[in-house]
Amino acid sequence: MTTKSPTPANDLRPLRVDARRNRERILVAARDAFAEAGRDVQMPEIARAAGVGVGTLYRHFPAKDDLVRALVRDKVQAGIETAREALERDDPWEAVEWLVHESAAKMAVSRGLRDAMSVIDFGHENPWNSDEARRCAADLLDRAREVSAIRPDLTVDDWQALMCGLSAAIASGADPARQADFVLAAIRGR
Amino acid sequence: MTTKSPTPANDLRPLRVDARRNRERILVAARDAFAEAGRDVQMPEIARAAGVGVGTLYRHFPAKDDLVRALVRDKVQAGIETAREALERDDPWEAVEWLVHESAAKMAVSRGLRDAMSVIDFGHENPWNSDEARRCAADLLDRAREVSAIRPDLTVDDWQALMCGLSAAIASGADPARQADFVLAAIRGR
DNA sequence: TCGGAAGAGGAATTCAGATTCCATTTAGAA
DNA sequence: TTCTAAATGGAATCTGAATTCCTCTTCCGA
Repeated sequence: MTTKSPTPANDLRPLRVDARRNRERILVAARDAFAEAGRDVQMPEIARAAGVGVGTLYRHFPAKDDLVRALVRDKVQAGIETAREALERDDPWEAVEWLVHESAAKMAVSRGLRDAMSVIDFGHENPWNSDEARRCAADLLDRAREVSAIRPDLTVDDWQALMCGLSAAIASGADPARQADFVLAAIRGR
Repeated sequence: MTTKSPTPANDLRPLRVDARRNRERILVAARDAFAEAGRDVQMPEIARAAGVGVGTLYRHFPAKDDLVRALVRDKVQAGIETAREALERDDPWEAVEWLVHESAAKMAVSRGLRDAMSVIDFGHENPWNSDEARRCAADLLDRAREVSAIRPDLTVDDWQALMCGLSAAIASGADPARQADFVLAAIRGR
């Protein structure tokens, strides 16, 4: 019995062009702001950076948390893509090496990413726990394990915890490449 | 010309007994509260737990930050003592092993300690950077290095970053002992 | 080119904490 | 015991963000 009504409850109509444009601007501004200052940038600040009023910001993201979530989703997606890129390498260990270093470099550059890695602040909704992300990590580890490049007992959970630790170490000011090497030494097989 | 005056500017007179008692209670209550919930316990909450009014809490610690700092100081002190305890062992590598595992176990149990390890939130005043703490770590590492138990190039800064990472990994829910082993594998010599 | 629904803006409000203030109580010196 | 500076408690205030609300503007289908 769902007939055309003035304001359908389940409205999927595409955004008006100005709305789409603003949404995009907000996301970009927010990404940059979070990269620099992490979770505690203020909403009015983000709105200003996006050249938009707070009202508009809140129209697109009803609460700060929604915005944060959207950004984290992007970070996770980017992480998955980086992992896929790593998987293109022939040598399984090289793939791992490259991914760890690449990730460390990205963490060094974005406080937002580091925050996104601190699972703590998400209650127990680890955003990196999507099937997709875990499968990617599993592929990488399986391949490396097969050639004994890594400890035989290394799990995806281990991997995630190590990445989380890596981001904290980098946040504390340590050299990213060096910390990446420590992680690699920790998981190296043999 | 400093004669006895009713209210000397630089008053070092000992606290009244009730004041000393309350200060102690506050510290204990705060330690427990922080252990459980980290930085974001509320002042009135701490006061209640200590069986004291907020006013009293603020008399002893003029700002929340002062209280946090006092607690962190204690954590650092405790950390130093644990390191000293480790140094009592004859075998340099065993000392390192023990310290890493012991630290991990403590981190697992106190959110307050984990927070204290996240140097991020202290601007750039790393509370673990006291001469005393660094010297302790240096002793431990030097001894281990002498017998080639650890990488020859491992620095105190590396050590601190690794500990910081360890705390984050544990905060993310990983098994403390297992993460400790990763750290040990990362720094192991040969 | 018009009408009205969707979107924008930003001052005003809300809210959750930290912090202050002061009337009252207490330790401890004389 | 007496007296007063020190200490206490907790309601009231202040603060700094998030979020709402309402008026004005803009898109876009007819």
